Order: sequence, then structure tokens, then C-alpha cells
Amino acid sequence: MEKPAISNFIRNTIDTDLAENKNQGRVATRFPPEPNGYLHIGHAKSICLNFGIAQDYQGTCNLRFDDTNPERESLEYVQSIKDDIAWLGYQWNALRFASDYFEQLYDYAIELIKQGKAYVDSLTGDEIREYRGTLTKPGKESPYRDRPVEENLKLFESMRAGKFEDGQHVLRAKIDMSSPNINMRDPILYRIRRVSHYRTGDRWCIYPMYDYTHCISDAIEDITHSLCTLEFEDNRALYDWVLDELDVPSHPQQIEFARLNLEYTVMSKRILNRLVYEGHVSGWDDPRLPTISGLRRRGYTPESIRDFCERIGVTKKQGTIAMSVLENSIREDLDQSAPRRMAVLDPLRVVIENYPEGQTETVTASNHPKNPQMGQRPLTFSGVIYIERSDFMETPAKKFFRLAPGREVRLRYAYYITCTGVIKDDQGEVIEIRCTYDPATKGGSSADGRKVKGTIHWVSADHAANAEIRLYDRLFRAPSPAAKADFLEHLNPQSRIVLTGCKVEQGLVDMQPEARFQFERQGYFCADRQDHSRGHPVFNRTVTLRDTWAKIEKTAGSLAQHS
RNA sequence: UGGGGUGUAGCCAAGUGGUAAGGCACCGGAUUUUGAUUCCGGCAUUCGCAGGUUCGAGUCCUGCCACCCCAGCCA
Repeated sequence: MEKPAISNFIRNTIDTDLAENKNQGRVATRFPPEPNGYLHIGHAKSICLNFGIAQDYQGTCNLRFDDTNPERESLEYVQSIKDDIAWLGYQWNALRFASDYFEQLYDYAIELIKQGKAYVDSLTGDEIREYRGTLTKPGKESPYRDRPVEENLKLFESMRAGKFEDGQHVLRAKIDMSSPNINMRDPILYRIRRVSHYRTGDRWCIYPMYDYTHCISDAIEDITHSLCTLEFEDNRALYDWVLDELDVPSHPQQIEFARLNLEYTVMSKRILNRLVYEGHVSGWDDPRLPTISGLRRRGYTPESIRDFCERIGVTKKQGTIAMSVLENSIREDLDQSAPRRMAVLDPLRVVIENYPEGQTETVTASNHPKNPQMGQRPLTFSGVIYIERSDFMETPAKKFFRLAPGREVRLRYAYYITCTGVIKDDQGEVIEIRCTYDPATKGGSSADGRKVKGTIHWVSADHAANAEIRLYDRLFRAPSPAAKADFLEHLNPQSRIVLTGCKVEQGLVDMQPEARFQFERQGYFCADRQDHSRGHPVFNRTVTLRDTWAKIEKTAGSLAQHS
């Protein structure tokens, strides 16, 4: 089946531009993060958009770090961002830094001053805010607005030379203090900030603002379509103003789209930072986080994230995507690609009474039921095995068709067994069950055509390895935690459950970190990228399988409550 | 009381004057040695609301309503 072409308003715009031979038929985009945090799934949307368009239109996409505010930026973030983009499967055309353009940016500022389009303002921060007016009241002009060009030039040079204190002066564009668009009320272009920059060190003590830097950087790089999120819509007038006033190489078109919101999680850098630095999660790559590195550690594939970004579309309408869409993307990928294994998360000991004491034998298990090319593996079967505790009910609920006293089920790839007894401890908890097996059902089918309703997974007690398995669930209980002032109160205390003493197939301990599997009837898991080792196997649950039984149970439960 | 945006099903989303794609979710039913997968079927007489133009409107016009963004020397 051929995939239908992606259609969205940005691609439509590009199609029109191409049809009109705008930009000589060239398409150039860029992904412009500020290196002050880790990338998350919302950035992935922008990455897939920008790099995807470049790919599909034989264009280019640059990676440019918008590093104009040295305060919170660092090389660590630059490196993580590069790693994440590469892992997602994209290659940037040119690698650029806004800080590479500081000298050019400065020259352009001089040009603006000479044209009388920019001036040095000496109002204090508070005064500037006052003078700006409000949403409904126009601002008023600074008394320094009409400084002569020569004085502005001298002052701006002195600003660069470090002759003033932080905040003493700023460079402002001279536009319109009564504009209904607040961004046009003489926006600040440069501020004095004696902070050492992770790339330019102490070479500069003045730094250009985003609005001034971004458009010029785009123009320098000959970007044709500058894609950004909706909150910059009002900044577009300023983007265009700067480029119109200056003799720059090109004038890219800014197009805004809605950022991604995902149910039950947060995308805000501010909140993500708090979660990490206050220790509510283990780090930027905590598998519960929507960061790229978190999703990676959780077991998501680059393909699944790209597929997700394609499914959600690109529009100007702000919406919130259901988690199920993300989960569906990874399930679809892993269902095809992940080898099957058996793992018992909550082991219940089963003794098969009629199995010859001390005997073992080999059964053959398929690595993928639909893909024989993935091969088979031998599994050791014996008279003492573990099954999942939830696969046994002493008094079975309605529609439960797994193991219960007197009932027969199939052990996957092995034998039919029938429960003959239950052993409990002093507290009355089931600690072992007794069964008999039917030797005529080896491999899992009976010669007499007798059917069983349930098939359960198992491991041989003496041939299984112990493993730690981490179960992850949504980080928050509230669908839109970011909207809550007390979002920390809505953290899901069950978002991470660590199971030790799980029993898994022996072969699993030798798997490389990040290897992915389906643990049959449980879900998709991956060997933890950081903590997994032969001596201490650790698996993360990426996502559960779809679970119709859980749905039935839930429905039955709520029915019982209502009756 | 200003300006900029957005409204198509429970959640996304296509649709560019010719009679509402697709995905997720949900509900059936078939197949199944994973209660998985797969398959088949169902799921908007209607596009925020009210008028208007037109043979014909989700698409054009007018008015209204709802929601989001903007008053950092952040990006």
C-alpha cells in the first residue's frame, strides 16, 4: 500500500510558492532550538516538520542553535540536542549558531542606527515597561528616542566596549509606541549582560534579542520558509520589519503552526526543569518524561515517533493529542519488529505432579508468530515452573478462562495442564499450585482435538533468570497537568513500579541495552539503556499490549458497583 | 476598551463552490497456541451559531458566540 501524501497548510503554501517559482524553486528550512534544555516530543513535531519538508521537496534543513541568551545555555544541551536529532534519523544540512552571527548582527545594528531606525535608550527597566503602555492603552515615547545618530553610535559602541553597567542602556528599534501590536512599540534589540557565553566566552557583554536575531539569521542562511509556533504570530510584523529595513541576503517567510500538547504529560520547559531538578524523576531521560531521551530509554523507536508526528498533522488549531495515538504508533512498530519472549512478572510456583521427577526437555518457541524469518528458540521445560499470578483464580470470575481449580489451560509451546490443588500460607495467600500435565499435548496441541480456552506463558523454575522489571504509566493523573497551578499534586504515584524477582527466559540476560521485545501477553519491553547488564538484567515496559480482558474486568467491576 | 489567531465526530485531521477522506478511541462479528495481531462491519443528513449570495456552501458575504496568544532587557 502506498502511503497517502501528507497534506497540511504549510505544504500547500510551499506547493503554491513552487508553482509560482518563488525562491527559484528552492526550499530551505531550519530547526532552531535554544540550547537551554532537552528536546521533547513537541520538538519532535517541529523536527519532523522541518526535516520532513526538506526531504520531500529536495530542500535543505539547517540545525541552528538560537543561543542569544547566555544565562541558561550550555554545551551539554547542544550535545544532547544533536544526539536526539541524529537518533530520530535526521541529518542537518549546515550546523549553525546564532552566536556565529554576533559580529554581523552588530554591523546590521549600526546600519539601523545610521538610518535613524534604532536608538540607545537609557530608561530603566521599570520605566521601559511603564512607557510601553498596556494592551489597550498606547505607549509613550522615551525622552531618549530622538538622540542624534552620532550620539547613538557612540553610545552603542561604548555598550559593546563594556563601559556601562548591566541594564544601564538598551538598543531599541524606532517603530511606533502607539502600535496596537505591542511587539512594535520600539522593541529592544540589544541588552547589556555581563554573562559569559558558552561559545563566545567574554568577548561580548551585549547580546542581541530573539526578534532581532532570528529573522537575520534566517536571512543569512537563505531560509525560504521559517516555521515556528503560534505564540510568535504577533512577532511576525517585527520579523518582517527588521528584514525590510536592512539590506539582507533574503527575506524568508515566517509561518506559524500549533505546538503539540499531549494528554497526561507536560511540554513546558519550566515544568520539565522542575521535575528534573527537584528530583520528581530520575533525570532528563527518565522513561516517564516526554523528552526524546526519555522516550528512547522507555523503548520508543525513532520510526514510531516519526510516525506519530505524521499522524497528528500540522495546523494552526491548538489541540491535545490522546496518549493512545502515541501508544498506537509504538505498538504498530514493535508488533512487527520485536521478537517475542516469555517473562513472568509476578511469579506463582506451579508443581506438575505427574511430570517425572528431575526430568527436563526442550520445547520450541517461535520468535514471531507471523514472521518465520525471525526464527525459533529452544526452551527448557520441567516439572516446576512459574506462571503469572494473575493467570490463576481460585474462584474464577465470569468470563475468566485461564487457570482455576479443575480447569485446563495450555502452557504456550509446551503442554496442557490441569489444576488439581492449591497450597496456601498461614495468611491464606496462595503460594503454590499443583497441576497435572497431559503428555500427549506436547507443543501445545492435543491429538484428540480437545480445545482449551486459555493459553498462558511460563518459565521453568530452574532455568529462568531473575530480572528487574520497571513498569511505567502516565506521569500525571490529570489530563492537562500544566493547566494546574499545583501540578505536582497531580503526579501519578504509580507512574513507576519496580518489580524485582521477575522470572525471565535465560537468554534475555545476554541482550544488549536498548534491545526490544514483546513479553508475550504482557507488552513491549526493552533492556534499560543505563542499568541493564548480564549480572543485573533490567527491563522497562514501553507499553502494554491492548488488553480486552482488563476492559471486561473493569466493566464488570463498575457494573457491580452500580448494582 | 486594543491587536493577533482558531472553531469539521469523544481526540486529531483532510477538504481550495459540486453533495463530509483517513487515523486514534469506541461498539459489534470472524480468525487466532498471545483475551495480542489480522480481517470484516458500525460510528458527522452535517462542518461554533444565525442570516445572506448561489441551481448548489464546510468552502463566498454579514453579524454573533466561544476559546487561545501578546504588556521579559526570555525564546
